[in-house]
Parts: sequence; C-alpha cells; structure tokens
Amino acid sequence: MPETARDYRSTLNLPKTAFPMKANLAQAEPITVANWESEGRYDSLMKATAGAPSFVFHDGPPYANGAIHVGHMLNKVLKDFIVRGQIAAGSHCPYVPGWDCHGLPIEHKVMVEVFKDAKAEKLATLSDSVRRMAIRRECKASAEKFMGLQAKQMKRLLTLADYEHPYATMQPEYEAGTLENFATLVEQGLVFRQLKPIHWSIANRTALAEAELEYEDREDPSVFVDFEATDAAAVGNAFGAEVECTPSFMIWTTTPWTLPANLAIAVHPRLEYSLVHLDGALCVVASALLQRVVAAIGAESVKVIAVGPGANLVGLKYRHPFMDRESPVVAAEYVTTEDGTGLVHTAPGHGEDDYRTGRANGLEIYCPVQGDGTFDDTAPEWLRGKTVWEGNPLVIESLRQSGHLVHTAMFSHSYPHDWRSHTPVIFRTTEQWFIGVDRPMRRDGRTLRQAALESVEKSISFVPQWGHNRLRGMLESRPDWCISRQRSWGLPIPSFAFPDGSVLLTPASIRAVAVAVRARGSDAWFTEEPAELLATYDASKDPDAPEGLTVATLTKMYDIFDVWFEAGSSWHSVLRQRQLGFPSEVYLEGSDQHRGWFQLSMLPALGVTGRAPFNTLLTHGFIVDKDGRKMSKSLGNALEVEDLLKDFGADVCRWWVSSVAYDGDIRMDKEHVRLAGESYRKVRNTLRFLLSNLDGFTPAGELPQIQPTSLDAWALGELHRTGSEVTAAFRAYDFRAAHLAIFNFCNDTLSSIYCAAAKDRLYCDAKNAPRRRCTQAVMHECVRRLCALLWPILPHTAEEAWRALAASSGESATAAGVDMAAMLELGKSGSAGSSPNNSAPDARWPAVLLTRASVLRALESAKARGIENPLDAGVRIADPQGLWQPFAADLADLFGVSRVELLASGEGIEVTDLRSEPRCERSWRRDASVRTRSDGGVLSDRDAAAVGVV
RNA sequence: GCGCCAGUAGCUCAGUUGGCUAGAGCACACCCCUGAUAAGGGUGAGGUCGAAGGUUCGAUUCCUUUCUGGCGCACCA
Repeated sequence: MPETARDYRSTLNLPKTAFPMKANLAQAEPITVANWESEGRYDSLMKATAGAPSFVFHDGPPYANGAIHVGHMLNKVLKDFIVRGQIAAGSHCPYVPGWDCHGLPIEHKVMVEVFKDAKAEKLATLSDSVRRMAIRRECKASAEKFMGLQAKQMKRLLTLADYEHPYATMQPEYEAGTLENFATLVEQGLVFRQLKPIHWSIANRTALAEAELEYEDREDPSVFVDFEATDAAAVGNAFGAEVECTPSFMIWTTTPWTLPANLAIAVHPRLEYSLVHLDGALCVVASALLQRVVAAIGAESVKVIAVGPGANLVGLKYRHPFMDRESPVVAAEYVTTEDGTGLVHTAPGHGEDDYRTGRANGLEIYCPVQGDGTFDDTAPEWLRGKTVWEGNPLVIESLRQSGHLVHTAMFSHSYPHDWRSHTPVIFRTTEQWFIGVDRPMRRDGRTLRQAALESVEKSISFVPQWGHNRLRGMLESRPDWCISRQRSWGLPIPSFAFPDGSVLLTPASIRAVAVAVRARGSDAWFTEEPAELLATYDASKDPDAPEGLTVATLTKMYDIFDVWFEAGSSWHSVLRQRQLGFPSEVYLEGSDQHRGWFQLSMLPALGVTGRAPFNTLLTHGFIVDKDGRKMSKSLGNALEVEDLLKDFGADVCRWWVSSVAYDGDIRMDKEHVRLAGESYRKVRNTLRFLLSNLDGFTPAGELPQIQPTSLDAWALGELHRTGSEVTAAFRAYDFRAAHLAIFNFCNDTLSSIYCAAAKDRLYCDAKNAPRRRCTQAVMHECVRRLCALLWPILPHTAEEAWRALAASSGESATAAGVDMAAMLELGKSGSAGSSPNNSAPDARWPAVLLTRASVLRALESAKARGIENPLDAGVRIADPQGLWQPFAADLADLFGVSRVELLASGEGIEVTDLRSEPRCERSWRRDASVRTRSDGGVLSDRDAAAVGVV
C-alpha cells in the first residue's frame, strides 16, 4: 500500500452542467420576455393548441390608472396559472387582457394635474362641448399611458396573454358593444329615468362624486322649528292623553333653506317620545333629547304630559309653516338621539336618506332648487330667484314672524365642499338613468333580481364556497342601478331631448348611435350633430319613436355611463364580439368584485342573454401586511411590485403566489417572498443536480425495464403520483396543493432520498454501466416531467431547465427557444396520470422508507460511539421473513451507509462500526470487497472494474 | 351600525361527517459531508388550536357572546 492515497477523482463521472445555481432572475427574465415577444410565443401557443377543446377564460379589466400594485400581481399571476395550466393540460385557452379606461379617477387626476392654474381658467371659458373634448383628449392620453405601463409590468410578471390585441373600454368597437347591450336592456323594459339626489356644486354647475368632495368645517344656522299638528286630538290619542291646545312636532335642522322642500317628519318607531309643555307651548320631542332641547332653547318651564313610542306617531299629520300643504309623520330606522330633537326634518329632494324615506312612503321627490342654486317658481314668492345661501336668513325670518321658530344658533360642523372651488355643495335631486332590478323583462316577465338570484342558486359554482352567500346577500339588498354620471370622460348615454323636454332613447335609436360610435368612437357624440349620429336611424321604422319625430329638432344630452356598466359589458364587447366563446368558464377577481364586476357583469348579461356570463366565480382575498393590516401608502406598509421583481424576480414572486391560500386575507412581507425564494432555490438546485448528472446522456426513446423493488422504480412511481396530484390540483384551482406536491417531490423524494442514494452509482459506476444508465433515464424523465409541471408556475425557470436538458444530450441545443410542442405533449400525457410501460413500484416501498427512518435514527445515536460518518457504518437488519431481501441491492445507498446485511434471525436494527475496515479510495465506501489492486490503489470490486484494474 | 370571511408552533399553512400523545415545510439549535459547495444530508426543540361561556362521555372541529383584522354596504338630519 502506497504512502499517499491515489487520486481517483478524474476517473469519476462528476456532475457537470451549464445550468447555473444562481438564477439571476432579475437580469435573465427580461431577456426571456423579450424572446417570447420577438418569437410570438403567445401566437405560436395558440396555433399549437388550435384544434384542442377550448377553455373560455375572461380577464376582468383593471383600472388604467397608476402602476400595478401587489394586488394586481396576485390577480394576474393567479390568472396566468389558469391560462398556462390549461395550455399545459392540452386545452386551447385564448386570453385577452383588458383595461377599464373611462371614469372619474382618471378625469379627476387630469383635472388636478393637467388643468391647473391658467389652464383651468382657460378651460372654463370654453363652450361645453369644446371643453368636454379638451378634457377627453387628456384623459385618453392618460389611460393609454397607463395601459402601456401596466401591460409592460404584467409582461414582466411572465404572464401569457394577447398583449398585441388587448381590449379597452374606450375602444370604438368595445363602446359599440356596450351600447348594443344597453339597447337590448332598453328593449327588455329595464331602463328608466327618475329623480335622485346627488352632490351638486353650484359654482361648477355639476354633479360631484364622493372623490371630488372635501369636508371642511363650516358654520351654519341651526334652527329648532315647530310644525303644528293638524289634528290635536289624534296627537292626544297617540299619547293616550287629553290635549287642550294644538301640539307641535319640533324639528331641528342645519339647512333651513331645505325647509321649503319639507314633505315629512321622520321618527324612530322604537324610540320614546314625550308630549311636553315647554314654556306654555305643547310639543313633541324625543324623551332622550328633552333635557338637551330644553337647555338649547332655554326653556324655563318644562312639564311632561305623556310619553309613547315613535310608532304611535307615525301617520299623524302636520301643517307646513309657510307652504300650503299638510305632510305626514313617517318612520325611519336611521333616526338617532345624537343631535336635534329626535324628529327629523325630511326633504326627499335634498338628501339621500330623505330620498329613500320619501320613496318608501310614496312622497313626491320635490326639489325647488335649480342648477344655479336659486329657488324656482314653486317656492314661496319671497324665495324665488334667491340662492339657497340667501334663503337661509329669509327662511329663518319667515319662521320667526309666523311664530314657528323656537330657537336658532350658529352650528359648526364638517360639511362637504367642492374640491375645486372650495364652495359648499348641496344635495339636489336631478334626473338620472336607472336599470331597474325589480322590473319584469319583456322576455319572460322575470326581474333581474329574480334571474340573478336564480343563477346564484342553481347555475353558478363558487370557489371558495362562501362567495355564494356573499353574492346572494348583495343581490337581495341591492337598489336599482343608477347608470348615469354627469362627467366628460366616458361613454355617452345616447339620449336626445325634444324641444318640449321629453327624451328619445329607443332600442333603434341607440343601435343607430352604436353604428356611428363603432366607426368613429364615442368622441363622435361630442363633435357631431344629431343628424350625423342618427344617420342610420329611420324613425318611421322605429315602433318606439314618438309620432312625427324630426331629427332636426333633437338636441344631445350629455350624461355618460357609470364605468361599471362598460366593464360589465365585456362579456359581449370582448367574448362575443371576438368570438372567443360565451359564457366564460371562470371569472377570477378579488372579493370586492362581488359588489363590482361580478355582479355588474351578471346583471347586463342576464338582461341581454338571460344567463350569467360565467359558470364559476373564483375569488381571492386582499393582500395585507405581516400583521394582517391593510396595505397602503400612507401607512408605509405597502410593497412595490417593482422592488419585488428587482430583489427576487418574477418566478420567485410567482412561486410565492402559488404557495398562499388565496381565499381570505393574504399576509405578505418581503420576508415571506424571501422564504419563497429559498424554497425556489431548493427546487432549482434539485433540477440542477439532475441535469448535472445527465451530461452527455441521450435517452433511448423509452425507459428501460425497471425492477419494481429498485430505487428507480420507487422514484418513478413518486414522479407519476406527483404528476397526478399537480394536475388534479390545477383542475381544482388549488395551486397551493400543486406547489406543495412539487416542492415535496423535489425536497424529499429527490433531494433527500433519491439523489442522495444515487450519487454513488452516478459518480462511481462505469459510465455505461446499466445500473447508472437506468438511473439516468429515470432522472431524465424526472426533469422532463418537472419542467412540464413547473411551467405554469415558473415559466422562466422551467424553460431554462428544458433548454439545459436538450443541451445535455446534444439535441437541438442550438434552438433558441424551447420545444414547446414536446412540452405540451408531455403535459397532456401527464394529465392522464399515465404510468409508462414500466411496472409500478413494489407495494412494500412505504415500509422500506419507514425502515430507512429507523436506520437514520439509529445512525444518529451511533454518533455517540464515534461513528460520525455514515460511510463508516454498516447496518444489520433482522429479516427472518426475507421481506427486505428483494430490496437488498439498493439498501446501502438508501441508508447512505457502506454496507447492509440482512440477518435470517434476531430482531431490530444494529449499526456496526466499520472504521477498522479498509476504505475504497475511489468511492470512500468500506465495502467488504475493498483490497489493494494491481495499480497499488485500494479499491472495491466495483471501482476496480470501473477503473480497469484487477 | 349591517352583511360575508379569517384568527392552529417565530412564519406560511394541513387538520376528512366532533374521538387515539394536534401535523407538514421554512426559520431555529446541534451534528455530519466537503465529489450538488454562496450547495447537500441527519437529529431535535417548539403549540393551554384568539378569549369566555355552553352542548357532549369527549370540541381545534357544533352553538352563543366577545376581541382582533379584512372585504363590501350604510350613516353623521
């Protein structure tokens, strides 16, 4: 035996691969994206799957405003799992990304950022339609800019979609589709015009949305007013008391100018009210507020006559203090005892609550205030032509003179103001367009609400299940849908006004405008005359047109659609118009869309087609921070997608997405993504190890025959089981289960067990030894299948590995791309859960692995005896029944020890100390065959043969 | 205020129709390997299942209340 051990390193088959350990995703992925784009990857995949059954999947449009945030990332990546999962499973799954482009947030932003200072002043001087077009041009530019930005970011997330032909709600053909839907809804009798109170800016003569309001403190005169009952005795009866004079209902308000429009007093039915003498006057006040009222008005003598519930007051009548009318006391649940008297002045034309109360009680929706803030001719003479702010003191003075004013004082409160002019806004009723949810449809007499509830119950499936209750609850309680907005940036509601103020909006007239819009876009509404817009309209053939209609007398009206109506028409404007199939198999959005896109797509579709536009509603929760709190810029806990991509890469972000339980809130933190990165590296390194042992290996078509009791059979069996699990998980949209199955396969089956056990034969067997070749064949199969399974989740990494695999066997190593067709084929065969022409692994394998666990524990405790390296150990297992005998060939590798002996008698596991036995200089094993060879080296039989010595 | 949902080891999650000492992975500790090496392997510690009541022989699992958080809706006359 020589002094120094021979170096047999060069005689080994050591791992070798170009597949790097470090993924370098942040740099590599943009190149992948560019390659996909230049080679037309989306189109070629569509072509490759052209004949396959279609899976209809429709994208909900994000709002084209700002960069994408982590919520978009979650949503788009989940959608991509579906798209790629379907393609990998052999379906044809076209996917058109879309954007919601119209609406207030963009207009608001343009008004703030573009039309400021001098530009804003100049804008104000323009005529209405010129001004609208100026705003619309800027809005369109903004929407286009953000569509471009978001598309770029979405591509960077490695999502697969028809980015060459996206849809946008502002595209002419999309707009035309929306109008066609609207025409059908009108035809079905669902559209009507009605008064509704809205925030109104007098300064700008426009309706304002919540986003355009700023709440500022303001002082207003508050007044306590007595409304005299018309029937004293009835009031007495309500309280079960005798009354000797006319009682009054005392109300309180901070907007005296709304008193002309008072049409009711609201009381809470279960609140207690008092009939009380206050300084001689008999009035009704909520008992809980009596002390405060007394203090406020400074009453000196207080005498409670009787008390009773508000319910008893309902139906009583009172006389308006200065208008010639009698109005009722009504019940309302929202009445509180926080301020005032517990009797609420109700003007249905001047408040949201009041409006609802008015409608519920059949009151007129009366609004004597005009757009310029002045009273109209229906107001008392002394108010006509005065503004509401001039009206306040006039009303108070009138009340004082007629003796109805009990008390007045200035009251400071937070009040909504116009964000631009900083002037206070008022509530004012205006005519708005509605889609009625309780109106019978011409088609079958059902209402939208009935139809919607029926599909929720019968034909839609929900993932997760609770979406069912949520959507049903919302449908049960939703009011009619107000679809009109008084803005510029949107699709006009194509209604025309006759000189007498009546309105033309018939299915035929809408369809005629749709033709114009399809050709020239919705700008046409602002730039063309009614005659041009209605060029294809023939009133004589329109059964709904009024007699003797002359287009020349019509004027355009300028309401636009609620953007939700546009987004809610996408199933028609995209799926049906582009012939992609209808309905969509799934809609996948955040849980906020039960109120939004889910519901507002469903209603038009039910009205137009009679069915919902989707079969399954898949919802995900919201991303919250690591403490479960909402992410927001102001809290400073928001994560930026750009940062995540830069720090971790898209594949790691996608790997993280696939790992979360997406129903319910999703906690997210950089640390979580970093952890996902760790587990990604595990998968990557496993692939790398496999690839590095396939250098120069060319698979021989089919796998070799494999013994069921061999390690290879077990690994192959696990591979197939994993494949079936992953495919089933994708079918159930349970990406997390797929993620876990893949990870466990890589981490346990391969890295911890199979690869560790296979090292010896891979490195030390002769290059062409059948045992080594067999294991390589199985590993080759593992890489192929893993690539196919990983592709929907980690498209970049899967393709990178696929390329490396091709390179290892020298085949198509020059091809820039991946042989997608082969990968897709593989996905298809995998989905069938096939096991190739090899026999299944032996049924005793689970037991063998349990034994392995026991052996490992025994080896651990043997460390105390100084046997620290498993290759210094041998294992004796009692096997009287000969159970382990068939596995004998692989047991030593499986346990990582030098030698395993099966004993015909005895019991248990014994670890033997082999440190005194010679160690093979090549394989480092203390195999029983190790001895000095002809070259002077100390080798085992196998190694001697591999090196070619005896 | 109303509706829906969630609350299990430091973190991400499993826990079938209530039933054996509540399970994984990561992180952590200790050890091995140095021929997957800015890798790989082994062993181990760690939880009164948000809280309080109740039903039951028995509850993480069913009921009630409550706390915390999320989404949606309403409200401030």
